Amino acid sequence: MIKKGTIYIYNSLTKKKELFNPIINNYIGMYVCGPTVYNHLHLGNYRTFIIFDIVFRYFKHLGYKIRYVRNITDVGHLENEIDYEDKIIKKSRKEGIDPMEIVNKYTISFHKFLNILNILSPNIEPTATGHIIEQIEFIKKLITNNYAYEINGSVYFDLKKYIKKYSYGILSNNKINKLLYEKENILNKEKRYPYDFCLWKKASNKHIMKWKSPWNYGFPGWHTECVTMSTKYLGGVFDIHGGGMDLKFPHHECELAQSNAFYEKISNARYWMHTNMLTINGKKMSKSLGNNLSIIDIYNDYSPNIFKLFILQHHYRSVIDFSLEKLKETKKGYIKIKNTIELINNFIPTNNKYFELNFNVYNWINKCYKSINDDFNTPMLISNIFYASNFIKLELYNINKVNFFLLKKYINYFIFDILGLSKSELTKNNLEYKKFNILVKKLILFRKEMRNKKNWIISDRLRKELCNIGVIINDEKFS
RNA sequence: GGCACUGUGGCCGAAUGGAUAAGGCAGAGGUCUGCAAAACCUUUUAAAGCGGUUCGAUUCCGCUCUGUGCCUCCA
Repeated sequence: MIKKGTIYIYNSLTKKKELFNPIINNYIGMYVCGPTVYNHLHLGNYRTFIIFDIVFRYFKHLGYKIRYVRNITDVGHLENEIDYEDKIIKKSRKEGIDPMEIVNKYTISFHKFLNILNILSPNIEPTATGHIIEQIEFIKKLITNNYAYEINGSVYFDLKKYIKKYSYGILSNNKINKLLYEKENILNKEKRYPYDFCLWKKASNKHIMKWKSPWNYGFPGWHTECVTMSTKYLGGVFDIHGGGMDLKFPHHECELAQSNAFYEKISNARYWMHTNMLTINGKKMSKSLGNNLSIIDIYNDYSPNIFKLFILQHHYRSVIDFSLEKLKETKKGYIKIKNTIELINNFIPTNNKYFELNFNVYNWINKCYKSINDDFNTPMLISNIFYASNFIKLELYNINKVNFFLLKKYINYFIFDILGLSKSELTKNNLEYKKFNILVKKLILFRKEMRNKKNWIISDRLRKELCNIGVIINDEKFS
């Protein structure tokens, strides 16, 4: 019998793996912090979106109705707290185009690579600039509830007031009085308390991206955007809130604080999930350090499936140190999986008899579900796939029809539906590829003729040329 | 300085209070072979250090050492 089992999720809020139960039976609301679109995303950024794609896919596979909201930050993400320069405006000045052109350009780039990576679209992808009114209303309520104050046209969150009733820092375990604050002296003097964070910032005359508000012409703060949009589409309390580990503090703490202050009760997500960082040479991949690689940088040698497999061979809560060497190793494993899938999907079973095999299909399926149920343990699931792969190569002929179709169905579920590898990349059935294939086949046929005539010079030359365009010929035995 | 996390074979990486510690890559031997490669078969190697709890710890606890992330901004 197939047992899909129950899901356990590591909850950053409680620091424990917990049995996952949605608030409303069979319905799930999930919010994931999306990118600030002021540049091309790098491999580390995509790691997070690959992981939450798996979460999304898995819930869908299990038959849940899930609403997945992933925002796009197109305003309000400040470069630093000193001169209040918006990342997008800075980039627009650098490229000499309008801020909204920047936003458009990098949003298109983001979507293009998500598509290349075979990442499903979320159900709602709200933008910050599309929700200015909601953010203003949100801030107004925070002021009414006495958790925010206006000063000189800007609005700040009153953290001192907040910590009288709620605890701040429960996600990160930080205590605000123990934080390092070297820049305290140069911080703006408007705030009542250095740790108060900006909800609405008054724009200077030169500032391009600004909107009318009850306080002044200005723009919303980054932390307010996410909490407004998650609330709007998922409600005050929802199931899962995700994002990169680097957002845990202060971004998510600030979201949580605003939500509690807004509803005047403990609210926002019940389960918080944080994906760990991708490092390169032991240092976090980041735009500011300049050590970032994009999909384009690896695309020629390593397909998106290989990159995904590489990411998923590590647990999402562990740091991954990226290198091309390791990607090369993954590529070899990927070829194994690819061969297995081709073998099983093209195999026609004839065996009706039952043989005693040391591979039980039901046990294997249950083990796969158990792996993914355990806090989305994709390395374990992949390990099980390799295990099945070894069996398939050796004993596919001995398996009876019933078990064969079961195995075929589920290995396809796990590889394509759940792990989200691209089927078309594995099977390559598009028209252009078919044409290319015909040409290659003709060349291979010609080479075979040359081999039959023992013309090793031409046949070896052909093998080399074909290899140069990525067609690897593995000769059969010469007879 | 505070907080969080990490240390498993040659490399990458899981699980686990007790019997053989997944899986991938690499290495070794073999099958096959015009050559090369691939594929396939077989196979070697592991728990930072010290102490504690326990009948028993890689797993739990403490300390030391190591590395990383966060405390401007970052998925």
